[in-house]
Amino acid sequence: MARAASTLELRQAAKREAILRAALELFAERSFDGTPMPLVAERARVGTGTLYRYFASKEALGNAVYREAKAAMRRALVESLPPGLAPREHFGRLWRGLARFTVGEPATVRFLEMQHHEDYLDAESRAAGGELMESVADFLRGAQAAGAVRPGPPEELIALALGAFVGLVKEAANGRFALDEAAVARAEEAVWALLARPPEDRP
Amino acid sequence: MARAASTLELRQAAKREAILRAALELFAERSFDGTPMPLVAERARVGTGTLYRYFASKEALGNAVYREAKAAMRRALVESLPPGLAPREHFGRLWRGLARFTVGEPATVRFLEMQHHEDYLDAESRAAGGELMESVADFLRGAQAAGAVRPGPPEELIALALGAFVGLVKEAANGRFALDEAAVARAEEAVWALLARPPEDRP
Amino acid sequence: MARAASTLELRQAAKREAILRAALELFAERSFDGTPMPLVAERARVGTGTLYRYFASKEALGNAVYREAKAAMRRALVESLPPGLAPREHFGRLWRGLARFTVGEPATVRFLEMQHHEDYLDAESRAAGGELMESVADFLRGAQAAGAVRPGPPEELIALALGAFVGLVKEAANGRFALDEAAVARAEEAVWALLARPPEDRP
Amino acid sequence: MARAASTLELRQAAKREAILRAALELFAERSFDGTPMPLVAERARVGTGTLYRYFASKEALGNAVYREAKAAMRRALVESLPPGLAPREHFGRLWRGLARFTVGEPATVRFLEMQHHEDYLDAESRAAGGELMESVADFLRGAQAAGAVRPGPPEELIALALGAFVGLVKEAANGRFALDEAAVARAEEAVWALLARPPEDRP
DNA sequence: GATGAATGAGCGTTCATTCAT
DNA sequence: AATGAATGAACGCTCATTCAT
Repeated sequence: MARAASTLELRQAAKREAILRAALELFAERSFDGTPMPLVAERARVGTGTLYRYFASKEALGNAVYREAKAAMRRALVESLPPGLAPREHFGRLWRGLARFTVGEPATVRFLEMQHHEDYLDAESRAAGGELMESVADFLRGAQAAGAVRPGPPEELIALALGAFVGLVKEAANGRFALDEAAVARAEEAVWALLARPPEDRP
Repeated sequence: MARAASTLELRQAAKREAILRAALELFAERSFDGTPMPLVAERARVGTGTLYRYFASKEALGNAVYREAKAAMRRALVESLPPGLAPREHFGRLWRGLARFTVGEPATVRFLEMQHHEDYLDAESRAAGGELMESVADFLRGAQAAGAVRPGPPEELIALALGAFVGLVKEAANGRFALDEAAVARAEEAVWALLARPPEDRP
Repeated sequence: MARAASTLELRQAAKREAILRAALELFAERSFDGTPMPLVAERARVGTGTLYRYFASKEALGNAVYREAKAAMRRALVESLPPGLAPREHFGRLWRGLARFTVGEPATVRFLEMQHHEDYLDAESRAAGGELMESVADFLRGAQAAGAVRPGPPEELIALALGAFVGLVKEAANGRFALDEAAVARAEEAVWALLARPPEDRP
Repeated sequence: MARAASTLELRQAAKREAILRAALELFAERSFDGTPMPLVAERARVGTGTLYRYFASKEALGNAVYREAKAAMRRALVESLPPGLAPREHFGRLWRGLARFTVGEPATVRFLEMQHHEDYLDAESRAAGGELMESVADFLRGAQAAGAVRPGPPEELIALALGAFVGLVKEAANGRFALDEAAVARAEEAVWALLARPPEDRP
């Protein structure tokens, strides 16, 4: 049985969270390269040296932020998914879960969308999020077998659909249009059309 | 009658090109912030000081790279577009033009996809490429009027479709799958379904 | 009641002093423009980066050095001045105070004599030392009213007398002659003759 | 017998003069360290490389400017001096010659007043102007023998008197007062009092 | 002889990281 | 365990000097 966490351990966990949160926000706002460690410390309300008690280096902090972000996104999507849904509804839950997550955690989404994670990500981080990808791919394979989704490598379909979502969010952030519920719903329809097996192919 | 370019002018133009090329590649590989000017100089095979004879600052170089990239992309897409095409074929040309350009100029596409351009772009650069966006929006409006494309703000549709393309390219670059002609063709079909007016809405 | 200064605060104050001292000496030896910041750091026995923890920029350091120098000179002159002195003795105290200060702090005097302070001084620094000038001008006005000093704008007389002092110090520094007590005394007599109301004008 | 100067030699002499003039003005305005060679070239209307055909280095140019400036000042003072003048009038000619030269050639005077010539002057330049100093010292010795000038090392008196002049010019340049003819005349009286043998010492 | 494009050493400054307190 | 003062390598950029034209 797990030993109860001591007060100290709790305080340390909270401090670790504060650092991760500060880093996530700043990396999302100003990029990884553009964020000095002392600024992370200030936002997290800890001393600069303290950062290095929790993370071995800026790179290690970047990796931890990345993995946390991936995990948070996975949780958000998985939670919205009761088992046994029809493909269209399964997709709808994923899409709306993504939208809800984006509204609630814009920094996380913005951070994950960013390029140049490769510069500092290690192999383990790169693998992170793979299981979400895999579970979505499984869903797609099932839906393809059921004739609900167009044929082709599921990875390609995921890339297209997720890319469409990211494009929507990015342009909305640029102020080109508002990301309100109606827009999210319109986009859901459109992206489902991208995924769905074309009617003319159906028997 | 235009004076013939002197040897010096030719060499200077070539040097300017070499610098822009080197900067584009490095910015695409390592991001703007992550690329030291001396590295640009080395890749362009010029002295560090020489960079500053052609571009007033790193920021100015970044803006020039961005504008060149936008212009190159516009040229690639516009060239593939004879007038008077049917919507499906018009879209097909754009999509395949984009794919061809991506294969031929991966650094340019990767660079343009990147975030955090805002940190160094000036107003003129920000406006660059707007006309391409506008002409695609015009195409979509026409196609919507003709009943070929689903209703809704064209900017949202562009964001979704272009996002899908970017997602495809990005994941292909991550090695998840190959971006061969078949994949491009499959994706073209899928994204056209995203854009097209759903059959069930048609009279 | 003032809190006692901690060890750290004392060390920091000492470090700040060391930087100001090193900068003063180097600026006096080689001019502001001619002194690289790493050289200041080396002379002050701190790392280059440490300079920027105490002064925001080279310009800020230059201003601080200037203001300290002006203040030190003012202190040296004011201290030598009990109130109620006769004009001749008042001048003598100023002159000998200046001489003593020059011998004790040659770098400070040499630095203040330098040109091209304007290039980096801010408005506040420019104003520094004005009160010393003003108090000497007041003394001269009083002495003129008492018939002890020749008529004319006090600023001109100050410029001449202080210029004479500076000329003396500069040529002595060039090795043309020694600035011993006898020379200072001879010069005091001569410069008083410059200031004093000519005997033939006296009733 | 000297060969007549060829057209080329004349053009070169003119170019040399233009460079020296440009350098003098810029060094006076912005200091030696603060003046880039390309700026000298631009002001002299020659190519940057051309500077190095006339002067081996920036340092060599600085030395040449300095020597020219010293020589110009010597010429201005010597020309105002017919032989056989009484001490008071001899001094008056020197003083007014200095004032006239300052008005006509402010850049030269400002340049010569500047500190930190030592950083680049060679031995020969340092010696330049010594003969003027020597001739003034001779005048003073004669005037001392005649009982017109106060006793003491002539070098000290020169340092005081010249320093007073420089102080006057410097403060006038700072805008503290105008350097008009009346001010110059007042200062002449005052500085003569500095030099003159005090009346009470006279038999 | 004259040029100015090219160079790289060296500038002022920042920031990831260390370590004495 | 926590801190933040201290550091120096590395940044963007300048400029004295060279050399192909």
